[in-house]
Amino acid sequence: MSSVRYRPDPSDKVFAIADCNNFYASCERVFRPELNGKPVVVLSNNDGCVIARSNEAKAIGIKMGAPFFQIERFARQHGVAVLSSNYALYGDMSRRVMQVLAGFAPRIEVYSIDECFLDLTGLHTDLTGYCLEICAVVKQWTGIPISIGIAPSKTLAKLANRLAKGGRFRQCPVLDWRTVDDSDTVLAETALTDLWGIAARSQSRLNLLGIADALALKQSDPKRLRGHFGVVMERIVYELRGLSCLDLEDVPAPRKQILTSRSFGEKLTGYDDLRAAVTYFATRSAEKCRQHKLAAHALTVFVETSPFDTRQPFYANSATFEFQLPTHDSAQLQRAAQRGLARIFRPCLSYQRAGVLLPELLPEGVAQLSLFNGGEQSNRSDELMQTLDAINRRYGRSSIRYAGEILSQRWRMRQQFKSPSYTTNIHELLTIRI
DNA sequence: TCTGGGGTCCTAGGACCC
DNA sequence: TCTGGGGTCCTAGGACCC
Repeated sequence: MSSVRYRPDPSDKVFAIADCNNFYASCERVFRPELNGKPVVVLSNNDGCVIARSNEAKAIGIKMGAPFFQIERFARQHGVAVLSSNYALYGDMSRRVMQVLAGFAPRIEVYSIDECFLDLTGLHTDLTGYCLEICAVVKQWTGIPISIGIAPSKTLAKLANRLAKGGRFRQCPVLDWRTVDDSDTVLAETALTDLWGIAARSQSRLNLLGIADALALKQSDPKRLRGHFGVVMERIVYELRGLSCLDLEDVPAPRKQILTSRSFGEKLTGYDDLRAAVTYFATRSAEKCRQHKLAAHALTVFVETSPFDTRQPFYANSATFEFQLPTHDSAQLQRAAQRGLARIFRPCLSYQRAGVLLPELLPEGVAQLSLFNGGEQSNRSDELMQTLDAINRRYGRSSIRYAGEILSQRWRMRQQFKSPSYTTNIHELLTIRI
C-alpha cells in the first residue's frame, strides 16, 4: 500500500499542494462575514489553547498554542473574536473543498483536514494560471480561501505553498517553485523548521553538524545524514534537490489505530464520573471502527492527572484487554473499558484526561469464527449495531445511547464559544433576515 | 482556577528460530 | 584458545505531522 520509495524518482513529476488559509477561522467567517478583517482565534477542545488564528490575530502577536487564560485579557482589549472549535463544521467544509479540488486533477491525496496534494504531472497548461483558477472556484463554491504550491517534489511543493502565504511571494496565492529564479537564495533564507518533516529537535542536531538553513541541508551528503538521522532526513535532502521520493498516496491506507480521548471540563475524582467518560469513549471508538469497516483486536483504556498540577503527584496508567475475536460491538468495548478502568483507578486523585485506544485493527469479517463462539451471537450484534448507527445517522449523534454513558456528564468539555453546526444540523441552519 | 486531539513512520533492541 | 549468523517479529520510544 505504501508508495514510499527509497531512491529518488528521476521522472518529471509535478506535485501541487492546496492548503486552506487559516482554515478553522475561515470556516467561521463563511457564516459570520462580519468577522472578515477582524482578528479571529479558534480554541482547542475544552477551550484550552489557541489552535487557529486569522492573519489579523497573527499580526497582533497571538501565538499558536498559547493557553487561552494567558491571552484572554489581551484578546478582549484588541477586539479578538474568540471561538471554540466546531469540528462538525470544519469536517463538512473540508469535504466540500476536497470535492471541488478533485475535479481539477486526475489524482488527489487528501493529506489533512485542510490540505490536499494534486498530481499535475503532464498537464501541459500554464500551471500557475490553472491553479489560480482552482483558487477562484474553491473560493466561489465554498467560501474558503486557499493557496497552492507547485514543485517537482512534495517537500518543495509544501515550501512553495508556505512562501505563497507569506514573505516575498505573498502577493499571489499560487507559487510554482520551478519559476523561482534564485531558488538557492530562497533556500538560504529558509529556516530548517520551515521544512516539512523538520522540527526543533532535528534542527538542533543539524545545527551541531554545521547545517543551519535549507540550502545547507540541500547541499549535504544524503548518505551521511542517513547515518545520523535515518531514511527520513535522507529523503528530505533528495526532495529539496527536486528529486521526488514521496509519491502521491491517492488510495488511503487503512487505519491502524483509533483513539478517542478528552481532557475534562473540570477535574474528576469520582469513579462514576470517569466510568461514564470512558464508556462514552469506548462507544465513539466503536462507531469509528464500524464506520471504517474495521474490527478491534484489543482495547487500551488510560487515565491521567494533570502534568501541570503541583499539588499532587502525576499519575498516568493504562490497561489493555485482548478480545478472543476481533469486535466492533459497542457494548463489548464498553465492558472492556470499564473493567480496565477498575484496574487503574486510584481514589483521592484529580483526573484531568482519559481515553480509549483501539491499537490493533483488522478489516471486519476477516477473523475466523471460533468453533464455540459462533455466528448467531455475532449476527445479532451486527444487526443491533447497524440499527444504532442508522438511528444516530438520521437523528444526530448520541440520539440513542447506552445508559453507562449518561450516568455522569461532569466530564464534558467546556465549549463556551462554540458556533452552530451550520451545515450538518438542520436545527442550526443560518437564519437570514431581509 | 485555566495548558488539545488524533494520527503516522522509523529505529533500536530483545526474543526467537533455524 | 576457539563459542555463527542471519532472518523475522514484536515492542517501546522518539520524532514528526496537522
